[in-house]
Amino acid sequence: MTRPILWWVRRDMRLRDNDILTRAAETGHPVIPVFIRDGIVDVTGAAPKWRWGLGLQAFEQTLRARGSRLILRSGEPLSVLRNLIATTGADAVHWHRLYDPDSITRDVAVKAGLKDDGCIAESHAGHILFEPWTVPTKTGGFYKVYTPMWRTVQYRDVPVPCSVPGLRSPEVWPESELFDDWALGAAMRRGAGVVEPYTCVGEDAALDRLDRFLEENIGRYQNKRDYPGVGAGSRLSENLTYGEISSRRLWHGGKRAAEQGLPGTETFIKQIVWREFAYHLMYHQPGLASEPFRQEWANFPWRSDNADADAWRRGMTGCDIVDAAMRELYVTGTMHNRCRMLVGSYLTKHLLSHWRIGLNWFADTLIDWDPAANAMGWQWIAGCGPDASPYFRIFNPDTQAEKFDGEAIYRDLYLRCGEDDLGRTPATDFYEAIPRSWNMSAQDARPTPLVDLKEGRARALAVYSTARN
DNA sequence: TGAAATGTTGGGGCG
DNA sequence: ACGCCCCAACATTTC
Repeated sequence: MTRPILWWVRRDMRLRDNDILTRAAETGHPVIPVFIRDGIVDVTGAAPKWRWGLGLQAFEQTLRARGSRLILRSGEPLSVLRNLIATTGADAVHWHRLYDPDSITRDVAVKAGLKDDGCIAESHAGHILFEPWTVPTKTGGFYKVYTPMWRTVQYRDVPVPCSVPGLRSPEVWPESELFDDWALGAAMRRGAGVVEPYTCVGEDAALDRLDRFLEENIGRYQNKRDYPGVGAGSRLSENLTYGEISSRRLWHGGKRAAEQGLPGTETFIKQIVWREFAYHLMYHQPGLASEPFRQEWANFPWRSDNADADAWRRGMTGCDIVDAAMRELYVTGTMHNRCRMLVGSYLTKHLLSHWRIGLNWFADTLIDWDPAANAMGWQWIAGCGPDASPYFRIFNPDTQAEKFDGEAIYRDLYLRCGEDDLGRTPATDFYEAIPRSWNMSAQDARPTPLVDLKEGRARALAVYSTARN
């Protein structure tokens, strides 16, 4: 009997385009998929942790339908894996690489420990398109500006996604903890039931989502994706972050659409490469989520957490599109990409509050939270990041709303419980989702604006000017 | 993947 | 016909 291998499942809850499973099928090894609830899972924000749990449940079903299982264990990964190796007779552990500093630290230690034991421990590419060390600049560094990186990788070959391999089961399954005991959604202060209708969970659902996007929406992606009232986005970030679909599949989906002559495909692929850019930055600059990327911003006098920032979190700034976006976030667990920029600009410029306040709120509330993309995005909008907009590039939210939500469809949807383009209204959800003390029902008067947009802009520029000198 | 201020140009109304 | 002013439209600069 061939000894089984352990597949340490993390952000790769899929069977397709899975190098670990493909290889196991080729070599005939039984596979034991195991998910470990460790410190990194525990400190994950409320919404992403809850969503991770939904993904785990769905993935467990997928595996069972193929005669396999998902073994759940809690604890320190190295001891958990050692224990499983001892009880299953496995002689190898495989996982897909992650690139945030905490995961790297953990994985390096696990690999060293397993190798000390004489066990095979292998990490594999799969979460991103290009390994961060394979895209150097001419001078051997890493790209700090998006466009040159895009030009470098634009025509590179990306492995074609492989289909579902056969899955061999071990003779005996190790014991598993019970998912319900984990309570991964316990920290969701808003009812999980509020956000759940907006989720799209699991590998099959993600593939459907991609197919639908490629068939119906990619043609208008380039022109419509900036309009938050128009559902022209792919919404695949939610699945991508948990690996329910691979970035390779998105890449090739886009390339195929391009071959069919559909417009807008490059814009779509470029978005995938933005994610890639973020991962490379975080790999090469592990402090991306905590320290300003550019040293000269180290002493910028951002305000620490404050009442204005709290109003921002609650969608009570008095600025319509900002509040609409913050409510969208709270109720649906996602936010339109352009609005992420708008609320980020508003928090860091008009409210002069630290970008980490925003970073942390997003990390706690987004179901598509991604450690690298979130960190890069916040540094970008705050002005202290790589390839950043200069600090003085301050969005005027009203102008932006006029430009990208001219009919106020988006603002009406989330502020006044209007209807979206399918005639759905989130009114009921609001009552359930938003604490009454937040005074955010449709009947409540809009709050007085925290700052006059013109004054806020002037104030931000003044602080910037002082800090620079 | 800004916004606002400032500068330039050119057409039309009008004395 | 001409110069002047106004001002929209566009371009450039500055923050």
